[in-house]
Amino acid sequence: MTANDSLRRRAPASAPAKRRQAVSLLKRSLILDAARAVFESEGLEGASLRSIAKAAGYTPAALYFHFSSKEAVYAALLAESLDRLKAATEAAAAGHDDAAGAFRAAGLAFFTFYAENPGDLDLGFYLFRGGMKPQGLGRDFDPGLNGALAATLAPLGRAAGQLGADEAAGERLVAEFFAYAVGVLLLVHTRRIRMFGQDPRAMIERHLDLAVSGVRRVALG
Amino acid sequence: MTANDSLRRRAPASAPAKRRQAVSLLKRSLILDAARAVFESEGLEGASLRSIAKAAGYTPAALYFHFSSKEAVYAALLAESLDRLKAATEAAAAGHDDAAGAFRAAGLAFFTFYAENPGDLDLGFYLFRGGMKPQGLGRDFDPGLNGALAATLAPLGRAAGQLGADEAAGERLVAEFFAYAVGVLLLVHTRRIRMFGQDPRAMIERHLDLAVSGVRRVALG
Amino acid sequence: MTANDSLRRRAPASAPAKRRQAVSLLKRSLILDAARAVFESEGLEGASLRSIAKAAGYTPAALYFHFSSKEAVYAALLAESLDRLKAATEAAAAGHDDAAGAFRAAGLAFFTFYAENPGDLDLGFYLFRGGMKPQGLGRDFDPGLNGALAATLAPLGRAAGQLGADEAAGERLVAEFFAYAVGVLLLVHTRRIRMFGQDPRAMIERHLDLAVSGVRRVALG
Amino acid sequence: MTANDSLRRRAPASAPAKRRQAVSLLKRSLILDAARAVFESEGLEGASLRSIAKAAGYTPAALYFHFSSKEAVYAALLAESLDRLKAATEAAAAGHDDAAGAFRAAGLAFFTFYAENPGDLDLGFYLFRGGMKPQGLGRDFDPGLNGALAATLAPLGRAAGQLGADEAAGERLVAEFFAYAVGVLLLVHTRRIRMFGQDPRAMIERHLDLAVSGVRRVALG
DNA sequence: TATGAATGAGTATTCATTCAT
DNA sequence: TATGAATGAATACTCATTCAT
Repeated sequence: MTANDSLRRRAPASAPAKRRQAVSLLKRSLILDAARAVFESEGLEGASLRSIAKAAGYTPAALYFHFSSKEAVYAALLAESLDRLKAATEAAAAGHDDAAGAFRAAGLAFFTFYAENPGDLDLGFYLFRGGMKPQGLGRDFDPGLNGALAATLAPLGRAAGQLGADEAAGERLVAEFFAYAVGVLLLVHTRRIRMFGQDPRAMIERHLDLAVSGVRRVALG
Repeated sequence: MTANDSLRRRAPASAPAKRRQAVSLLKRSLILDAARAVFESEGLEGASLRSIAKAAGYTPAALYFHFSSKEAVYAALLAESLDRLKAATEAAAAGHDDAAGAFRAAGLAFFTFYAENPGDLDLGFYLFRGGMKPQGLGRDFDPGLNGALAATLAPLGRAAGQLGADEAAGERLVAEFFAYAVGVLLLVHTRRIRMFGQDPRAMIERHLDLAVSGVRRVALG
Repeated sequence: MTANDSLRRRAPASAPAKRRQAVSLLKRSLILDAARAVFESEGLEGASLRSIAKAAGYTPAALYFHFSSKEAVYAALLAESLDRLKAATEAAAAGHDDAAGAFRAAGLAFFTFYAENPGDLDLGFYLFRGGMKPQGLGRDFDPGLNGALAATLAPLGRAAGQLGADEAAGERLVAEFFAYAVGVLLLVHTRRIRMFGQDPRAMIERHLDLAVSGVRRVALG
Repeated sequence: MTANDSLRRRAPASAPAKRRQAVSLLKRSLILDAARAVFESEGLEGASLRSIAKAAGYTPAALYFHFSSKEAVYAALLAESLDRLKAATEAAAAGHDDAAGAFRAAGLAFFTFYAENPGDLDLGFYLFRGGMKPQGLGRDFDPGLNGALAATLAPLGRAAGQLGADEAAGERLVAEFFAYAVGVLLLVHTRRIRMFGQDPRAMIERHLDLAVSGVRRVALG
């Protein structure tokens, strides 16, 4: 495990060491960019280590200096994707004073992120299922990914609380939204949405509205 | 393309021809049985043509007399899976006089079918996305599969109509249920449901109840 | 395990089936010839599946129809080598009426076989040690190989018996000869024999003479 | 070739140069210690440059400052192993006043050394055959290793002389012992000794006894 | 002296598919 | 209808070695 799989904070580093680390980090992220591109264009199956390496201008072997395995590349990709998603939902929620607005904005941001970045959706599906077998990367990355996913939805949970939902109700609301959003995104992604003649964004908005008014009804008694 | 991919109706056949066709059909279905077993036990990744062939007691090459490709086997499997699912939702709906009961029962049957047969879920996800790239088998099988999927949900649509929903509202209700059910099933299948501490069946039932009462509220004005 | 790893005797075969089996056997042996050639010229390390396949005029994948793994090729090679060796020692012993002559002739034949076929020696060393770690092929082939090796030395044991050695003494004599012969062959093979300025064949003959006279002394009391 | 493959004696060195050389020597020996450990625990196959480097707390690249190649590491290891072996046989012989005792003790020490340090045996086999192809490291290391090996057996030769053997007989005795010991060790190492139901140490002792009494018989006329 | 990054060649094995028989 | 043999492309990963820094 000589690869940079996790970004290590070490003792205070000398200047050239710092520079080297910065370069290393940059290369890592260039590789991840290439991987994302391959993922987007070739899909899951085509995203082999070889093709990622080639896209990044590397020999396959060279990737192993930056990531300890193919799965590690995927995991890093997903982690970074979830970071961006979290930033998106947080930013959306932060733009609203009222809890209802924040809830709706965060939910919509979640949906929009994946609707506009289908590669990230693919990636998430892949890693969160591990080839559809219920495992997800052999438990090493799993807890971290779960946490990152949860962080992504945190703004929704907070807004639910501000709307008056208790802990349990808040969790349920978030779970409901997540399941629904995932389902709609799947429909969009596979173009099955056509079968039903629905506008996915409207579906999501409607769900969010109902959720907000549901909470209010309960909260007001 | 000598394979029986679709069951061709030809001009009136002689008796021995009929017998031969019947035998052929039987073999096809035996292969599909084997494939289903492999799918259930090995998952998507393990379900190679080789392993299906072995499970069916055939050489890989032999399968090409019955199906034109590996994907064709999958497609046949999915078609048959959707048939069983349709039977399940229809039967569930048929057990209820009232539209609300029928709606709920059909929805629950849909969910239960996939919850209890994760192999079928895998298969559906795989084929309805074609490796997550939006194609689904190169358009050959697609329309048929779409139709079969729709048939699966038809009882829900009919019940919605009986509940007073107009055509558009009915379609929307079905789409909403489908998206939600798919999302919940994905959560269950990937064990992410744990993250949220929810009972998936309760989630589905709650959704169905809300849908029914929503329609009623609108229908009653 | 669809490969012909062991030569199966089945129910009486039809004529074309027989022909096919014969062809298959021939191809197997051609592959083994190629493997032996590679072994001889490239040594242990160079005898990869790829190079064997290339030498045999095959794709690597094609070999898997004839042998289930690289190790299986090696094992077949060794088995066949031991067969030839056994034939050699048996023939040598059969050429002598007297037990002493048979003992010496069989021992010398053993030595000569390996002295003249260093590739077989390599192979034996490789497989009987499994990369020098004490295993030898994961126990699957091991018992069979042990038996084949023992068969190779059987003429020596029989002759020892005729010379008057009891069971235990006979076994010891065979073990001593085998160890010594292996040691001398190793010296020859690695050219270390030069260090000692000895003629290997004379070393072996001397050992055999001493063994015979030793048995006699004991037997005569 | 900047590496310290052989310990070069140069023109009289300055004090700091001496210090540097001492440090270098120490590092070399630390690396060899690590290599020996890897060899013992992982065997030949596992003893890659990478794993040796890791065990020594170095990058693979760093080893090239101390050794010019992987084979050079092996060679150094073997040289040092032979030194230890020589010390063992010399010490054993030194413990006996009588030639017969010295001969037996040295021989037994030789056997015991390898029986108890299978890693050293592995190494010896590997380097003395160069992948079983008759070369042994491309002649660079060879003469030195031959000498070191001979030194290892020198106590036996001296004792043979004291027993009355002439030069030629002494050499023959040593060669015979060496071959036999190597053979027995190979049997032990590969666990083939089981096939013959013999105790290896007893085999060696018997051989030594016979050798001693053989010399005496001849010497006494 | 040491590192991190990189290479190029190599490993055994699997895959869906084709084709002569 | 079925087989056995074959292909060519692919898979992730390891190796000893080199080189700029």
